[in-house]
Amino acid sequence: MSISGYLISEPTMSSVRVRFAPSPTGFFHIGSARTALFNWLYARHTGGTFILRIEDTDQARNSEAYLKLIYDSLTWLGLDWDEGPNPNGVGERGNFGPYRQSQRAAIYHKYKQQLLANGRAYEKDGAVWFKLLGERYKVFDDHRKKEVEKVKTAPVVIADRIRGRVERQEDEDFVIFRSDGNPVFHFVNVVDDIEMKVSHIIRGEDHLSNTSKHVRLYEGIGVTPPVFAHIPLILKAPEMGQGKMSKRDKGALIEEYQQRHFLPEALVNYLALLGWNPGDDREKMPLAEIVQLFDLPAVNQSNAKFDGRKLAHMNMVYLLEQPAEKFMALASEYFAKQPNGAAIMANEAYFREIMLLAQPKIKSIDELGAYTVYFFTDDFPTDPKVKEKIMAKGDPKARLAELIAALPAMAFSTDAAIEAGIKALAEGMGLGFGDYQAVARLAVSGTNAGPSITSIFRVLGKERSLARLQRFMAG
RNA sequence: GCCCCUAUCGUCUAGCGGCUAGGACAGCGGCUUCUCAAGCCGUUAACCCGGGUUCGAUUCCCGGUGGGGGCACCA
Repeated sequence: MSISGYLISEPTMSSVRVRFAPSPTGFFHIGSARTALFNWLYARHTGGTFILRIEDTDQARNSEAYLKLIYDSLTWLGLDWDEGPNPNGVGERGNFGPYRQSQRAAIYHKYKQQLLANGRAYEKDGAVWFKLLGERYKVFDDHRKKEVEKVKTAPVVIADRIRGRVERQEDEDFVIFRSDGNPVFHFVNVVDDIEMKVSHIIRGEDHLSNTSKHVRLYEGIGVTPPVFAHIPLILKAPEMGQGKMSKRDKGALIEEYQQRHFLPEALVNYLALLGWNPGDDREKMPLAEIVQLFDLPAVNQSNAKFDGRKLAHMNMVYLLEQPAEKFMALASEYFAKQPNGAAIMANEAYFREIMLLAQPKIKSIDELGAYTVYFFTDDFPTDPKVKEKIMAKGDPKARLAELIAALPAMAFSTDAAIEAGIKALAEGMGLGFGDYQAVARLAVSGTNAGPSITSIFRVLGKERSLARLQRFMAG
């Protein structure tokens, strides 16, 4: 039963059981997130069950910190799981546990014994090998530069929900238990999927070549394989080089977006569109709509390159529509982490006013600090390029002097009043509002980007504005 | 080297035998305007190549080429 409420197409609980099976050996990256998402979407779309299984058999590389990162990242993305360890890491839920492979040794041992007993496995060099059925012959392997024993077998036919029919030859016995007594990935993966009654295996295309091994394992154990669905991989952005995206690439880690206060719903929306589409031009969609429309056959077969700019755009679109209260919460969360955040947020009304002025202008929350500095300190930076440009046009010093002379008598209560004041001054001089705007903005904010100059003046107040104009005039 | 997957603008993609090949991001131009964004309008830009099949191929088939992945006592 879903705990997130997306039970759309199936009135009753379906038999679909999917799993996301990460190993806690590294940072949680974009590719993992999308695999998790597609599994989650399929579970919610069908009213099935989404299982989180932790593949932590690699003691050397495992870490509790990475384990926590898996829970936190999935939770942040909103991908809740029905079975698996609890999100806080304490205890677990579901009737097919334990959900951490490190605790399932007895189960693997049992299956190993079964294969040994029915002749589908044998021991050699201290390891346990899975035995293929067929005529044996020896051949020299160019790649591994040694002689290997091959087996003439019937080809494995994989009916893939995304790829269609895929045929592959599996012609070599392979290890299922290492000589150190530990089972290998292929084996535990298959055993767990059998034990957990997984109905659909949705995973990256990098596993497609492994699938023939897995199918043979299912056959050897005497179980019908589940449905496979191999999703395309996420490749590096063109400027990042070639190949599939790795944790080393810029923008590859979920943690980064979390730290930059991206909206998880924007990231999820973007990720859903990487390899899937609703069949029409819709792009920005509420999650419920994606859940409703998502299906396996609609998933693309070719790899997709990651585009951080489109993600940023998606984030902006979501940011734009956030209600004021939500935006304030995000802004507060962000500033709380900044070194001078407490001081910045000290005056609540002042802080709020500035944040809401910035909301429609920024692409992501982490731009807020730089975008609003000059509201919180007189010691703000000035963009030299912008300064050069503005000072080169017309006679900005003269305009500034006129503005300084006029300001004391100007009404400062509202944007409209300030606008009227500056316009009156401009008209008197036979000039336009724009002749004063640029230099005033530069003097008061150090840049050419920001809210309207009237809003800046009003929020800063007459005294502070005037002081900055004078300081700039002097400097 | 062997095996598998794949191929439409720079990028994400729509297309499922006949279309002026559509949308989005990015780019460019304009409108708006006090700047910067946003918004609106416009615009540059694609069917990898060669054979078939067909009255007709971006679409179906085959072969190349390009891209990706896999070939362990890693996961």
